Amino acid sequence: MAMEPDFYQKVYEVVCLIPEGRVTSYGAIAKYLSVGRASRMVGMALNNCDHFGIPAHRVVNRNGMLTGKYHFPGTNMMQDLLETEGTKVKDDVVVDFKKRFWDPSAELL
DNA sequence: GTATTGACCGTAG
DNA sequence: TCTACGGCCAATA
Repeated sequence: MAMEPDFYQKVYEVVCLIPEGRVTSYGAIAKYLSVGRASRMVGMALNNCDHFGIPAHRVVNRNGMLTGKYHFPGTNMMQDLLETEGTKVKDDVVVDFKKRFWDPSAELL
């Protein structure tokens, strides 16, 4: 097959392991998956997360900005979900992203 | 099989 | 400090 289901599976697994009230970046996940700079693929994988029921709202870019919120069903659904879990979001950006940042390569390792 | 895009990241100016 | 450009890997056209 041309695609790598294993890569997707890992992304889903890591994202699913993200604790509530915590967020991570695509690059962190990509790095954890040893893909390095393939952070774009992480987003692509999460694009199919709907079928897997993966909490992709906990995944943001390095800037802590909810870049993928436009891909969610609602307009502010991602933000609402994050706030519900305790992650405060302001202007489409995670508040105290530096503190809320959850690095799988560090926490999970 | 080639070209362009993508929920990004890092470095340079 | 802010803006601009390139790179990386994979999927889609």
